[in-house]
Amino acid sequence: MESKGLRVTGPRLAIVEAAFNTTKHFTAEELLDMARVLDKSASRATVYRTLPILVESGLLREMDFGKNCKYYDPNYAEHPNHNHIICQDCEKIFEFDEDKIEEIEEEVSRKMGFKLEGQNLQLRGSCEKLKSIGSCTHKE
Amino acid sequence: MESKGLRVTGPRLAIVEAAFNTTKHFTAEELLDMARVLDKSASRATVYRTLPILVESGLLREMDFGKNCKYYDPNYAEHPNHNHIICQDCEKIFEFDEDKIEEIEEEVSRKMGFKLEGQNLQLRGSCEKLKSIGSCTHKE
DNA sequence: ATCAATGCAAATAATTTGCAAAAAG
DNA sequence: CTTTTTGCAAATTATTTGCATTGAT
Repeated sequence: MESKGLRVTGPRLAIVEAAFNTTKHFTAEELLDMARVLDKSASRATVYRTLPILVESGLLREMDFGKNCKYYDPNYAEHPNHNHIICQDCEKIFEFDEDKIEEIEEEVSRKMGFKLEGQNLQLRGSCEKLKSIGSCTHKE
Repeated sequence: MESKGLRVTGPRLAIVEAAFNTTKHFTAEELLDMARVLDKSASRATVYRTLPILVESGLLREMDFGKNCKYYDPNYAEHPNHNHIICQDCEKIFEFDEDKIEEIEEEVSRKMGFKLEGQNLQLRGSCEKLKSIGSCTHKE
């Protein structure tokens, strides 16, 4: 995996393992904390230097949720076309797959003279349960 | 429009007019330059203070295109549900409307216990013309 | 031994904020 | 006149980078 001319080092291993020990989205800072549990010496700089490697190799997806920092999604390799819906009541983010959307995306792209290479769909919703029973059951 | 307790000032007028003189997406810095054509005295701080007002009133949409700074889309009021496709060859961004996608989004949201409040779809495509005739006709 | 990878701290870039001065109502 | 808004410059936040040192091969 790292055998593309890249050396296997302690900090790198810790960062990669930390990234895939979770199924949740995380920030660079959160990844640093998780990696440091595995290797005390891992530094912020190495996290920031390792993240683009994982993104470019398709193992991690860089996500923008309108916050001031970037998030990383480790579920991309297993579900390459999953999308996100964000609860505007509890801020929790859920993933879903929907083939019909992809078909339409393909069709639209073709009509506009493109071959579809990637997609990113984010929905924002208000919680129906919050409205009916007074509490957002999505909230953990 | 600004009559929600907000004072109509020279810099504000310049910034708002600059924002809607264009149909292109722009950054805060670009808006500053455009606004300064109309009012020399407009400052960066006022641009950054005015942008959230326009976003919250639904006149402008804040967009993330994976760059380090935010972009603003002035076409949102006319086409509230438009989506974007980005040419990965020339980086140009195109807008499109597609009702079928919205229907599916509504359906997915409902199934997951949400009322759809907003959506953001970005496609990335490679240019077919570039492949067939050797130049990307999308490029201006 | 060699050269890539590291940690640190300083640099950068976008955005935000404190504050005294200016302008709107 | 009172209160909001302003421009400026300093502060903040996430991220990147230079460099001497460490560690993998």
